[in-house]
Amino acid sequence: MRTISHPDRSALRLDAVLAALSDPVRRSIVSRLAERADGHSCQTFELPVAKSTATHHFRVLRESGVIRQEYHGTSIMNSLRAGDLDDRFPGLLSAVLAAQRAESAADRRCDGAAERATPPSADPA
Amino acid sequence: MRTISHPDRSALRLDAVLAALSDPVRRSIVSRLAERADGHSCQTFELPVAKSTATHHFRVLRESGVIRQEYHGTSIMNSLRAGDLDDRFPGLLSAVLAAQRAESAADRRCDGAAERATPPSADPA
DNA sequence: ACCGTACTACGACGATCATCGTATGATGAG
DNA sequence: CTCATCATACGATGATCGTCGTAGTACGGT
Repeated sequence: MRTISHPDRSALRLDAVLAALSDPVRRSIVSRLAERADGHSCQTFELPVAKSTATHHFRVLRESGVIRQEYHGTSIMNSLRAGDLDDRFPGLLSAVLAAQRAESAADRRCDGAAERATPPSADPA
Repeated sequence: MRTISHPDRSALRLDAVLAALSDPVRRSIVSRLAERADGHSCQTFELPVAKSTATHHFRVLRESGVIRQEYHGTSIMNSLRAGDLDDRFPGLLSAVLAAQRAESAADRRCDGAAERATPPSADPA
């Protein structure tokens, strides 16, 4: 059985957590992990990067203590360490998740508005 | 009169804000700015980096929308854009600030405990 | 035993970042 | 006007990061 090492709850570093959450790909992973609490294999995330890059991002998230990874056969169950994070940094994770949702929504509105506002022949390039 | 450009409140990007806050030097600036609401010149921060590096950090904070900078004679008044940030990303700034305080406190406790636990002749080197 | 699947390890690459020293611009004081 | 002060601009440098492809490991199914 393969086991993976995780930082202890008390070893979580704000530096590492913020750095982990500052990447959009990783934030997208975290967002999707927050939507449904049960674990997900790395496969179920359709990320816009190569497989090895995805592995890298999952590792950064795990080593910073944001997610937990456990083997289930050949695949890995990923889950958010929401409790541990909220214990050490209360409100931080939920604030980031909320901000992420807010920004996505705003961007979608903005894109739509921009499209509607674009003159018929306009090509910004 | 020199003026400095700031991103509009609606132009704040979560990516940029989190990246700005993921650096310890910048987080230390933000923390001290949050303690006392009135503006401070860059000088009053005794940062462990060279002057040009400090300028760089202030710029990152300004361009990401975390702080506001305004000239007052030759010096610059720095202030936190707490309102704008809280409008776009509610609770994010305060969560980061609280986390920063919590971690600093925990680290101080930890260091003290480590020192007390160090054997009399121990020299880690 | 064999093969396919799920993920990792490793090395490489270009990009970005934090850092610095020095030179420069702007402002207020003498 | 001249000078000191505050901050910036401009390279330069070493470190880290995100990305990738390829090769490898572990596990389950046939």
